Amino acid sequence: MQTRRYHHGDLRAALLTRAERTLREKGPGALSLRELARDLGVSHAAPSRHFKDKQALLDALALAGFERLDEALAGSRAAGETFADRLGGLVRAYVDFALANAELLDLMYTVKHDPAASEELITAAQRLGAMAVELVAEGQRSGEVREGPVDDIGMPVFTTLHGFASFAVSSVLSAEEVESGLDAVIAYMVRGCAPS
Amino acid sequence: MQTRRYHHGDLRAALLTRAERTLREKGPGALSLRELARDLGVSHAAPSRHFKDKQALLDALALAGFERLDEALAGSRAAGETFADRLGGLVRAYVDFALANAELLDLMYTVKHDPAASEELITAAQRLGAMAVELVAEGQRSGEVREGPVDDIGMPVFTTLHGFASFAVSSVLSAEEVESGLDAVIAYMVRGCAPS
DNA sequence: GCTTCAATGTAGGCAACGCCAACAATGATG
DNA sequence: CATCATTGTTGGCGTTGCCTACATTGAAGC
Repeated sequence: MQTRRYHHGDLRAALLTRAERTLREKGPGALSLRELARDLGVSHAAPSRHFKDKQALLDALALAGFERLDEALAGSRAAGETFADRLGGLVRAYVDFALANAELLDLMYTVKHDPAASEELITAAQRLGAMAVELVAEGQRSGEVREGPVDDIGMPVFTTLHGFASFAVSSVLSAEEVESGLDAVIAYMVRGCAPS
Repeated sequence: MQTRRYHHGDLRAALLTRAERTLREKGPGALSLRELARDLGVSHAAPSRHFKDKQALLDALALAGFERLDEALAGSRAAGETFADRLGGLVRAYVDFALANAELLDLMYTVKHDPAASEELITAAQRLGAMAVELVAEGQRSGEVREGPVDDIGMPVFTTLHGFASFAVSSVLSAEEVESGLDAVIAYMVRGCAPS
């Protein structure tokens, strides 16, 4: 039985996967590089070969979160006929991701990242914002959204989207309030976009 | 010279003050109970008389943050003639607080609080939300805001408010984008509230 | 096929931390 | 003035993040 090779194979990916699981199950405070190493059956210093820092691992985790969220939102965007439907789909996808990955979303938007990694993370977040902006631009072309600088509408829309998800994650809104408030938020967003 | 008494006087408050300063200056990761104690010239176990946990101190810090934000928002609410003006004032006050207390705001809405303290914190956050709702209710009475369940309008408004501040804090929006985007966000919020 | 060498994992150690238990000083209450 | 809960101190334990020195591996060049 070859239970353990000297080289793990893909320790970096294994660390990220396991870290996300620990994050989800035991919270961000319980994340320890040494415990991660123990769980994966490697020595306590092995993780340092792949992440120079604990913070570097957190940054990588956050970045992976943005990529997953990006996919989830891109997938949702195709569906829907009207602008309102498509916007609704976007909101639901974002909120679903938030509820399913609360601690991760918290990590993604947290303030304490390395300045170096921060740049990447900010870019990733802005890519999300760009999706909202593009949706708004489509709406403008089809006449369902008022004229004007697209950022002046897209940015507030993205802002509302994120704020709602953030409240859902931090329990400011209960699960029922999230469910029942979704339609109100979407309606409000549509009004904020509508032509006068 | 009576440089040091055995009893500090108000160690609890001193810990909170100093902790907030450290949070602001060196980030949340640098917050250590032992260092706090050293800074205040007190033994490393003294803080435990006032906060059973490191988390308990963080919770208290967050709660104090909500109280300060509450005051700031309440103070801003008087000013302004029209609904749009008053809403604008609220948004600016929230954003100003966010920019001046980025790490603290992050802490306030973070997910990892004690369930016990969480309840208090959630209540505090909802008190903020109630202010937005009340503003909307006033707007309804004066006819500047559309009819309908006040929560269906107030909650989205508060959501946008928080989302914008959150983006400002996490650098998704640069300082310039925040400044230049403020008016667009306010205009969008007003449209979302306006009667049809 | 051997050597070389960068990549990857290991072993040990250090200082700092959070937390705990046992003890000491203080000041309010009787 | 005695009592005693409150508040602070001392010392210690286990864990952590990080560092340095060393070991194993697999791939590249001869």
